[in-house]
Amino acid sequence: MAKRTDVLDHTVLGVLSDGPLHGYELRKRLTAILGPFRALSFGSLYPCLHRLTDAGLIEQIDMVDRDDIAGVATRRARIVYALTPEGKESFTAWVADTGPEAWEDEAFAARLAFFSRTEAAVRLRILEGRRTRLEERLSALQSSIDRTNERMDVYAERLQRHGIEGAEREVSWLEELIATERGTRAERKQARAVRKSAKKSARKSATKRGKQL
Amino acid sequence: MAKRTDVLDHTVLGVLSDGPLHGYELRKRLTAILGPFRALSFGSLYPCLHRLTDAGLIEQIDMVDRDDIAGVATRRARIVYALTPEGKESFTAWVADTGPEAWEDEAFAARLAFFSRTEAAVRLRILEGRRTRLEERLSALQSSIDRTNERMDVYAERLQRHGIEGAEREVSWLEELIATERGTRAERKQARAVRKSAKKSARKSATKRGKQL
DNA sequence: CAATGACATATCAAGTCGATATATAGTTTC
DNA sequence: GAAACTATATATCGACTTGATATGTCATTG
Repeated sequence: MAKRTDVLDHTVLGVLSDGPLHGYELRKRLTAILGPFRALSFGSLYPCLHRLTDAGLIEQIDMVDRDDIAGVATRRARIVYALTPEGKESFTAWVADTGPEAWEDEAFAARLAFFSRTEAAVRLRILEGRRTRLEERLSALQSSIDRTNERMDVYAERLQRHGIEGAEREVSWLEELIATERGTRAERKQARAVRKSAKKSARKSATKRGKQL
Repeated sequence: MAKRTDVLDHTVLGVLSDGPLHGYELRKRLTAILGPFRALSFGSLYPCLHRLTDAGLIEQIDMVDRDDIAGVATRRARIVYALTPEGKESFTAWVADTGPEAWEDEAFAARLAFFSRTEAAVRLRILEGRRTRLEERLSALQSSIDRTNERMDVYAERLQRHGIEGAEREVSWLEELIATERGTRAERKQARAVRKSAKKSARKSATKRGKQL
């Protein structure tokens, strides 16, 4: 199945699960979330809102004395949307899904945006699936170079090498994330054990925040 | 002006300037060139070929005893396209254009593919324009972080930092390219001078080919 | 108070993708 | 040797996206 609009639709549901919002404000948050992976125009957003409304996953809510929703002054009459129970359910199910579709660029970025409210086991599965996907891509890149290594243009070669290095960087970033994730779990387990046996729980390392440049 | 199809159109013209080709083979080369930046489907390519034909920039050529064009065995009847003089001219003009539109992702990647046949001065202008564009993007990313630095989600923060590091890497890659470009020019000039004054020309460094992993 | 500009919803033409249809030539398999 | 399969090749369709544009509201400012 997996419709083309799945990622956008569920990202909208996810953002709305923090509370009702109107389209304009919604777009700001969506751009921040999906930004580097996808531009989001109003021509995509408004049809998406209508689509979700038709599907019964969101609904327009009355604006009677609720002018504090987006936190900014009310300009023109805004249409505020809220999740329905069905929408809530649909989002929850999507977040819990760790199938191959969740490793793709957009879907992965979207899920990452909701990671804080995602179960630890699910996080780990998604992270590892993503790594697998990237490794596949990397070896595809590598073998495509091997196949065409005869007289290669200097600039094209530079570009290809640059692309491969980017993919490698992507993988090692993911590995850091995975290590942190495992570390956190290990620390928790250890902390629990320590708490059980004694009083002092030594939480080392924590978040490193390696600020470079 | 700058239509949406400009990059695709001129890339097609550029590939065809190496000799006549049919659609299927054309797509392979286009995918190799634009690959990382854009997927190219037949649903885009064939309309593009019709568009260029209508504009008089390419034309279908007869296949009378020309079965060696794509280098592979002839399967089904293929439609082979060749540049017209107008097409040649259009491509030449596009390559020489170093305006702001040439710094964008797709346009830059496409131009890079034809860099070997691009004048050195034009190459340098494009490279430097591209660096400017990336630096703009980088500072936009940076300031967007500064604006929203209040209570930021851990994962979102990691993703943002990753994005910034990617942009930084992009810039330094470009700077390497620019340095090489300048180095080549300097070396040439030096070599010319040496040739004039004496016999021996010392060409150091050349292409390093740093093969990592 | 008119102009300007930020906010906000909406639509459209042009173009893109992924799937699918159609066709043909070579390759394998029985 | 013919049926089945695979690779090549052109083409089109529906669903979707983008960038431009239209339209309207409200607040500020000269």
